[in-house]
Amino acid sequence: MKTKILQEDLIYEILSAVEEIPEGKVATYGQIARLTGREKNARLVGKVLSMAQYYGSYPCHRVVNHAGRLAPGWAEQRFLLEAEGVAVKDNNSVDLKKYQWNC
DNA sequence: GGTGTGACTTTAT
DNA sequence: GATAAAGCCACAC
Repeated sequence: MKTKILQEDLIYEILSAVEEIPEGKVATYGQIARLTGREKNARLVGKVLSMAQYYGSYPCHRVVNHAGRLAPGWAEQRFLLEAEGVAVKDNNSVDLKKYQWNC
């Protein structure tokens, strides 16, 4: 992490937390938000995370919502998760019980 | 500098 | 189990 493309520390922390998610695991937005220091920032994480790709290449595909559902309108996320060994259901959701990141 | 907005979460019905 | 509503906060425009 040397290239400081981000001007906002919040985004930087969010992306850092996302990068800590091990392969084959997923984390919820709320969890990321909690790691960043704000439990209520879950919505921010989602929005900011979407832009995260614009800021740089981050494994935002490992982040899902509390129901384990993937981002709507983002079919590629499913493919990326499956590539890491995460079983994605037909309804674009994952088993949080098995794949949720143990923080 | 104010407004709209969202890839969420939780609680309540 | 599903649906509804409220809360929440920083980013983009």
